[in-house]
Amino acid sequence: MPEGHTIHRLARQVRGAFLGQRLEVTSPQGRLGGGAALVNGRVLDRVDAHGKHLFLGFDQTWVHVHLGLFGRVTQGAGPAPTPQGAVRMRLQGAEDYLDLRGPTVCAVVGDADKRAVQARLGSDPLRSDASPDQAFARIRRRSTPIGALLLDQSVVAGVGNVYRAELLHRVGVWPFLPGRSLAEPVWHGMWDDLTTIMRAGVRSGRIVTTAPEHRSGRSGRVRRADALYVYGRAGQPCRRCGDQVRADTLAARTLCWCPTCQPG
DNA sequence: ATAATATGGTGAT
DNA sequence: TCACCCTATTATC
Repeated sequence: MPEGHTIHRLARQVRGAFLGQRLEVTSPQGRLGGGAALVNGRVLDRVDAHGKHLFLGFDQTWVHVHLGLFGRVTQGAGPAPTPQGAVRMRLQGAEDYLDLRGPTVCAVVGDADKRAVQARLGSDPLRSDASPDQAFARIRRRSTPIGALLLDQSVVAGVGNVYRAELLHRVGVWPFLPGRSLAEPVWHGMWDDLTTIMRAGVRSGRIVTTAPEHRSGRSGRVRRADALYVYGRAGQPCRRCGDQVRADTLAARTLCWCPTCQPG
C-alpha cells in the first residue's frame, strides 16, 4: 500500500473526516506513549503530507506518521470499538474514528522537528511546491544509477518500489544509467509522467500504470493482474514487447525491468 | 502450524 | 551488506 500516493490520499481522508475538530487522541498499545497527552483534546488545524510522511497539526504541535512497509489505517463511523490488535494511535472525532497500526514512525514533534524531517526530503511530485529542477540538480551530480536515485527520498520524495519500476518502464529508461548521464529533457519527461501516475494513484487509491491497449481485460475495472507493466512480473513476458521481464537488486530492493523496452 | 514475503527505513558493521 | 523494526497475507509443510 504505502507509497506517496497512499499518504496524500490519507491526508485528504483525514482532512475530510477530522479537520477543524477537537479530537480525542489516544495510544492504546503505546508508540505515541505519553505524547498522546500533548495533543489529546486539541483542535486538528492542519494536515500536511510530504513524500511518505504525514503530519497532523495541532497548533504548532505535530503528530508525525510514517507507515513504513506495514503501516495501515482504518477509519470507521461512530464511536471506536474496543481496539483489535495493536492500535498505535487512535483518533476519535465527532462522527468518525481512525486507527493506526504498524507504523514505522508515530511521534509527537514540534515545528522544528517537522522542518528537519522535510529538509531531508526532496521534491514531492504530489505537492504544489515541487521542483523538478531541484530534483534534477541532485540527480545530475551523482554517478549512482537512476534506478537507485528514484528510491532516494532526498532526491524525489514519495516514490517507492512500484512507481520506480513502472516509471522506468513507461519512459523506456535503462535502470542502471548513471544520474549524471540522464539528459535533462528525458528527466522532465520522467517527472511529468511520474506526476501523472502518482496523481492517478491518489484518485483511485491503487497503482495502475498500464494503458488500456496493454491489458487483457478490455473494459470495466482494471484487474489486479493487468494494472502494472513490470513490477512483480519477473520471468513473465513484457506487456509491450513480449520479451522476458528480468529482476535485479538495485538500492537493496528488487527492480523488475524489460531489457528490450529499457535498453542500455 | 510455520515460513516466506511485501509498495520502507535506520543504524551498526 | 546485514540485522532489525513493524504487520498482514500468502505459500508451503
